[in-house]
Amino acid sequence: MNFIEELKWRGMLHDVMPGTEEQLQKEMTTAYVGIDPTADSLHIGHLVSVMILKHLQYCGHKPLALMGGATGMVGDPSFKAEERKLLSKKDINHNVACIRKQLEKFLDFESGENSAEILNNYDWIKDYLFLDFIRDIGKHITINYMMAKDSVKKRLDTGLSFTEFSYQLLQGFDFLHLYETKNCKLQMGGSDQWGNITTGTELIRRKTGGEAFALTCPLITKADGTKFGKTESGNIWLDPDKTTPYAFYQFWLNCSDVDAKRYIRIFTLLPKQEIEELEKQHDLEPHLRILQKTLAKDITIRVHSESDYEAALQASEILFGKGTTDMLKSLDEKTFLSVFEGVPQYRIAIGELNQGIPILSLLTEKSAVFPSKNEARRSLKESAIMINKVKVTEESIVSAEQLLSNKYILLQKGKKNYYLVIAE
RNA sequence: GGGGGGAUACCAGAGCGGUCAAAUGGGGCAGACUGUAAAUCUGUUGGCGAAGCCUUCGGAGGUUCGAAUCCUCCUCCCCCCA
Repeated sequence: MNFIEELKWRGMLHDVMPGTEEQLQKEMTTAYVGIDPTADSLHIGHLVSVMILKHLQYCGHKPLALMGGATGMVGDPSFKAEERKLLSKKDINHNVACIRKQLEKFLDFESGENSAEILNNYDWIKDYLFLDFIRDIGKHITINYMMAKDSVKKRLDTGLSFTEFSYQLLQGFDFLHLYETKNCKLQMGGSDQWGNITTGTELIRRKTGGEAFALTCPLITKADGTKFGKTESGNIWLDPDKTTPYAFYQFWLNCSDVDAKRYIRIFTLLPKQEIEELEKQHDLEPHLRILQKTLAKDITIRVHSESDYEAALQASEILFGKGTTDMLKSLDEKTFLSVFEGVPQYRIAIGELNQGIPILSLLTEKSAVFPSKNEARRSLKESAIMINKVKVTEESIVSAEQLLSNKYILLQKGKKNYYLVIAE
């Protein structure tokens, strides 16, 4: 399988340095992407890089994931409006350890010659002397060259510190180091990384006379122009503690048609023919959302698990299908809890419930569904509030009779917001 | 150093003595439609309440029956000239 061709039809190829394809055809090639450990979990934005590595490995080459334990301490200025705040060593180490675990799920570390590897640039940068750096590395690259980069130019008006300015050189040094120690000849990344990557290939050429290559993929966008990978509630993380498998599944399911066609190519490993077939079906019956469902299923299973997917699917059917009180009642406690895992929970005393709690009080004082009674009143008037899937009015009193499994009350605000009240 | 303009609710931005809890737009939330989409339309968007009351217009004072609006001082932002 041809790696470049594979990326091309998947819409994952933005720019590639001349000679890269020849290099890949010539021999098994080691290539890497860098991942900045800015948080203790990957989010779906990172998934693109991971998928590139995965395809690379599929095509018989050797993928390296480089954790930016050192570069993460500096901060990449590329196309960012403002200087980033620096992370502490301790945070970064923690983040690196967490992300490492996640990466291990995606790549094959036991495939012999082309086994994946995870490296941390802190390991070779931490003891490298500044003096050596400016003599051995800095000597080969001119300021003029560095300043000509778009990523730097854009920041000259607003200012960027020497720290951030140095970033590309540090990243270039990584590439050089991997070239020399791992025979790594290709660096890949998002299109915003082109400048940083080419500093690396340039450094390799000038310092060793060797040849290295660059390949970038387009930044993932959304058809409506908003930022990919974010919802109102923030990033979509791979860590199930940060983003529940249910929310994760829902994110993909809710993609627009245009986006789904692109995402299914990027984020699944389905072959071209199968994807085209799915698209055909989708266009015939768009309301069935075959693309979104396939996409969401595939990614959820790979990132989480088959059973997480089943649970998310079941939850979705109950929450968005024609869920009724009877359906809720029919669930056993374990299933019920798994459906509403990750939904905000509030605990109240069973005694209070026996006396009956006015709905207004339940929504504000007993829980944090609304910050004020006025807001709660408003929503009640708009009949946006449901208890156990039944609409309620401002006068409603909630009592123990409404408990599901003798323990739970399901509050709902609008179509999508659920809250669980637990009586104990 | 000199001169000028400004700070209003989540954001932008009107208001320039009472009728201002504060126009309008964006955003948010909800409803209708739909495919849990997009677009569109509708309602709503300080707090407590039945009426009504309470706290808000950078901060602190003052004038007035009454201040987002006038005066004084303070803090911060922007522009022009040197």
